[in-house]
Amino acid sequence: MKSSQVTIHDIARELKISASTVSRALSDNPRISLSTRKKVKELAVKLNYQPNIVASNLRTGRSKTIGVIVPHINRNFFSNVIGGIEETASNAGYRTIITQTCEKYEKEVDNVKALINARVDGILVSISGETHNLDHFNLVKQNKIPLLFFDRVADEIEANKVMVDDFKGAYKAVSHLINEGFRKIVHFAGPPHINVYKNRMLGYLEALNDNKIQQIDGYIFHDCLTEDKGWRSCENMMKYKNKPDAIFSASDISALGAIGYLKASGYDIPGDCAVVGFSNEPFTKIMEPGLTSIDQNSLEIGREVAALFLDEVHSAEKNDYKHIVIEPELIIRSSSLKKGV
Amino acid sequence: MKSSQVTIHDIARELKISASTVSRALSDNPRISLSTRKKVKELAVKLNYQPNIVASNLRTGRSKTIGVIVPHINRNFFSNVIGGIEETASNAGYRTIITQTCEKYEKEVDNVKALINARVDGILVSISGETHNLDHFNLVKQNKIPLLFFDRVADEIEANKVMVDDFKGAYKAVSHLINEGFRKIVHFAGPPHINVYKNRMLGYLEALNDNKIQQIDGYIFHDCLTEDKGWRSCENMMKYKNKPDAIFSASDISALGAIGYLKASGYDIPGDCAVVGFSNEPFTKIMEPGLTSIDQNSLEIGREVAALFLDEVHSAEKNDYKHIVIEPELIIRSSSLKKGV
DNA sequence: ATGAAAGCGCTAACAT
DNA sequence: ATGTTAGCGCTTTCAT
Repeated sequence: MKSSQVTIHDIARELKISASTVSRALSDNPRISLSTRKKVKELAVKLNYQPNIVASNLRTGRSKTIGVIVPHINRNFFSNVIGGIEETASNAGYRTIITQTCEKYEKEVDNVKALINARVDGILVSISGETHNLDHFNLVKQNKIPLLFFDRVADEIEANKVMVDDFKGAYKAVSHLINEGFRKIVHFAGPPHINVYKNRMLGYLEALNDNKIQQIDGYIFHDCLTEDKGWRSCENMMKYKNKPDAIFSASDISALGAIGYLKASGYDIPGDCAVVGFSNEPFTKIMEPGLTSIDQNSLEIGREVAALFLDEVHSAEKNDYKHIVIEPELIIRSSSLKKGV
Repeated sequence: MKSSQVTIHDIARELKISASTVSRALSDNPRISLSTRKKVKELAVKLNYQPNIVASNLRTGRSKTIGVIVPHINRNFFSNVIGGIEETASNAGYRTIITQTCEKYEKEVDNVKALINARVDGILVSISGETHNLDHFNLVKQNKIPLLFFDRVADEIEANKVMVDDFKGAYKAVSHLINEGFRKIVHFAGPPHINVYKNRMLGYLEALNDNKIQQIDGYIFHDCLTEDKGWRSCENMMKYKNKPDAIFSASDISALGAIGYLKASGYDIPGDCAVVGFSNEPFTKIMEPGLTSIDQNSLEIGREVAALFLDEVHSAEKNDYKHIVIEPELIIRSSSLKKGV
C-alpha cells in the first residue's frame, strides 16, 4: 500500500454498508440511524480515518481556507493582525494562507492570482504602498470570492472593511501636544494615496484648525516614514528660522529617527522639541525618552476582519457591506510631556 | 452559469481536441506538437483559464503547500523565519500555511493533525515550550509527510533540521564579557528541556571553564525568560554577598528587565553590572544603553529550512538527514563595553 | 434508513 | 502526435 490512507470505502467495506452511508454518518446526517452512525464513527477512530479535505473541497467547491495579503509579515502591526485572523479563523475551522507583497504592486497581483487559483474561500488584504491600479481586486470579485480589506483599504472598491480611525488617532495626538503647550507642530507624513496616511494628515490639520493654530509653510514633511528620513527631516527643520517645538509623525520609525537626531545634537526632549509617533511599536516604550504613540489595537483588527469574513460567508443573502472602525488609543509617554512624567 | 470557471474541457471542445491533449499542452509536454501547444495556450489566455489546483492536487496526491508551526507568529524571530520560508517556498511554487501554538502542547497536536488533514506536502516545526511528548510528530512520519525542525528541534526524532549554534553563541557572549574584564557572570536560563536554552547554558559553562573561572552557587537563574523575572532575578542577585558584575541572559526580554531594575536602582551599566542578551531583538539597539546580543540570522534559518524541504521532496532516493547549523553573530553594544563605546 | 450512480477537474497509463 | 479511459475520495441527487 502506497500511503495507507483509510477512506470511507474502507469503512464501508468492513461494515458492509455503502460509502454514501459512511459519508452521511460521519457528518451526523439525521437520515442515518443512530446505531449506524455510532458504528461508523467507532470504526473511523479505530482505523484512524482522516477525511481527505482535498477531495471534499473539489466536490463542494469550497476550500475552508482564507488567504491573507499584507505588505510585510514581519512588521509588528501586521503579525499581530495575522495572529487575530488566525485565531478567529481557526476557531471556525478555516486555515489561513499568508502572503506578503513587500510593498510591491507586482507581488500583490501575483499573490491575488495565486490565491484565486488556490480556490480560497476569501481574501483579506491590506494593500501595498505601490498599488494604484486596482484591477486585480476586480478579478477576485469576478470569481465571486469574498474580498475584505483591513487597515490600508481601497476606497474605490465596495467591500467589507476594517479600518483604524486614523483621523481621530492623529487628532488625539496633536490635541495632546497642544494641551501640553506646544504650538509649532510639524508633521512627518506618508504617501497620501494610502488612506491611513492621508487620514493622519487630515487629523493633524483639523486639530490645528480647531485650536486656531495657523498652518505654517514647510511644516509638513512628505514621504517621511523611515528612520533615515526622520533623522534628516528633523535636522532640516531645526534650522528653520521659525523653529518648531514638536513633531507629530505618522510613523514610529521616523519618530525614532528624529529622536536620534535630537539626542545626538544635544537637544532636550520634549523641552526643545516634543515627539509623538504612530503605531505603538514595541520599542516605543523601551526607548528613552519613552515615545508617545497611537495604539491601533492590531489584534482586534485581525479578529474583526476574520469575523466579518465569516459573516459574509455564512449569511445567506447579500447584506450591505460593513465598515468597522477601530478606535485608536493615545499612549502618553515622556517624549511629549512638558511637565515630565 | 454558477461560477463560470473555464476548464480544460472547454478548451478541448473549442479546439476539437481531447482534454488530455490540453492538459499535456499546458504543461509543455514534448509529446504534443508545438503548434497545438501554442493554440492551447493562446486560447487558455483568451478564455482566462485558471487551472483548478484542488482537482490537480486530488489527482496527484500533492498539494504544493507546506505547513509551518511556530510558538508565536508575532515574535520578531519567528516572523523573520517565516518570511524566509515564504520567500523560498513561493519561488518554488509552494504556498505556506502558518499556524501558531502559543507555546501550548495541545495546540501543537491540533495543528499537526490539521496540517496532515490538509494534505500538506511538508511540515516545518519549531516546537512549543510545553511539548514533552512527541507522538504527534510520529503521526506525521506515518503519513509519509516530510517533517523538518528549525531552531527548537526534537532531538529524539530523526529529521532534517536547521539549528542555530546556540552553544557557540553563548560561548561568544560569555567570552566577550570575560575579555572585557568581567569575572562574576550570572546566567539567566530558560527551560533546559528545550535544546536552544540547554545549549546556551552549556556554552556559558564551557566559556567559564575554558577561562578557569569557578562556577558559583546561585549564579544560574532558571526559567528566567520574561521581563518581570529578569527584573526580580536581578534585584535578587544584587543583594548577594558575592555580588555578580555581569549577566548573560538567554533572552533579550529578561535582559531588558534586568536593565530596568539596574537603572531604576541607580546602578551604572556596565560599570556596576554588564548585560548581554540573546536574539538581537529590534529593541536592543534602540534602548539605552544599547544591549549587546546574539543575532541568530533568522531570515537565513527560514530560507535554509525551506531549501532543505525542497531537497527532501525533489531528491528521488532517501538521503541521510542533514543538520544545518547557522552561525550566530555577537553584536556588541554599550551594555557590555567596560571602556565605553 | 440506506444504496447506486454520477461527477467535481484534473492526470496518466495505455492505447492507436 | 493525439485520444480513450479510468480514477483520485468525496458529496449528493435520486432511487428504493
